[in-house]
Amino acid sequence: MKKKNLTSLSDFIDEKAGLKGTKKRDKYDKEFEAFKLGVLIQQARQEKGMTQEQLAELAGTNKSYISKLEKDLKDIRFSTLQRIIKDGLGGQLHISIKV
Amino acid sequence: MKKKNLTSLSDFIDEKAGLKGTKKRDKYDKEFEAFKLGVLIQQARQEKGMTQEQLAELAGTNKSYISKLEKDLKDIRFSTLQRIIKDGLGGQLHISIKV
DNA sequence: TATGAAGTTGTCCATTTGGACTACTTTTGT
DNA sequence: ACAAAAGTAGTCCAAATGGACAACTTCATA
Repeated sequence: MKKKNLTSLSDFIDEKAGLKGTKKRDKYDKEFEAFKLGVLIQQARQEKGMTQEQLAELAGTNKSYISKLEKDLKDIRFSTLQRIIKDGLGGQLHISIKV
Repeated sequence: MKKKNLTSLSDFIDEKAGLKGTKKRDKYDKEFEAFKLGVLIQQARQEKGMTQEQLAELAGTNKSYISKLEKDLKDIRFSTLQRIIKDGLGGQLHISIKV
């Protein structure tokens, strides 16, 4: 039986994207992670006052890819992310794992 | 002219892998980053006292892939990394960008 | 409100990832 | 030293990434 009174964000997401473990929900979660990554890149780019085209040039790609990365992207290779941050933004990518 | 008395790690890497900007060196740098990632995963796995096979099972892959990830890997997708850490290790991947 | 800059969207396709499987080597425990 | 467990290495290939380009929309500023 369906809950009617949603009380939390996770309830809302369960409602909209399906429950955890389903294929639909996995896809949703994955895309949400990629989306957050895109936002990070966009913020860093804007802080540096660069256009997508300038960033693309330095990172060895093109502005359409940067646009997709910032708002559309499903997934990205580690090396591509690394290259955009290092060569493109002149920054550093920090990765850590918490267990 | 070639330096003979190497004083730093970066000199050593220049010597062994070629100078920055060359294609050979870029490949080296890329693989080194992936290698560091592999070490992170391996450490986390060992801390949890898991075998490659157990980790693989939970992460929805197989032990040969985990082995390659830990010692061999050239590149990895963000979603794959995420899945191995979250589903496999029950941990969290933290990403940040310093500019 | 017109013009150019910035950003978005779509398609094409060569290259790469990674899951599945098998066989082999190394390590561990008795 | 033997057997089992753990890890490494290789191949196959469906599916995904991402570079290139063109066409389109939105935004800024004069």
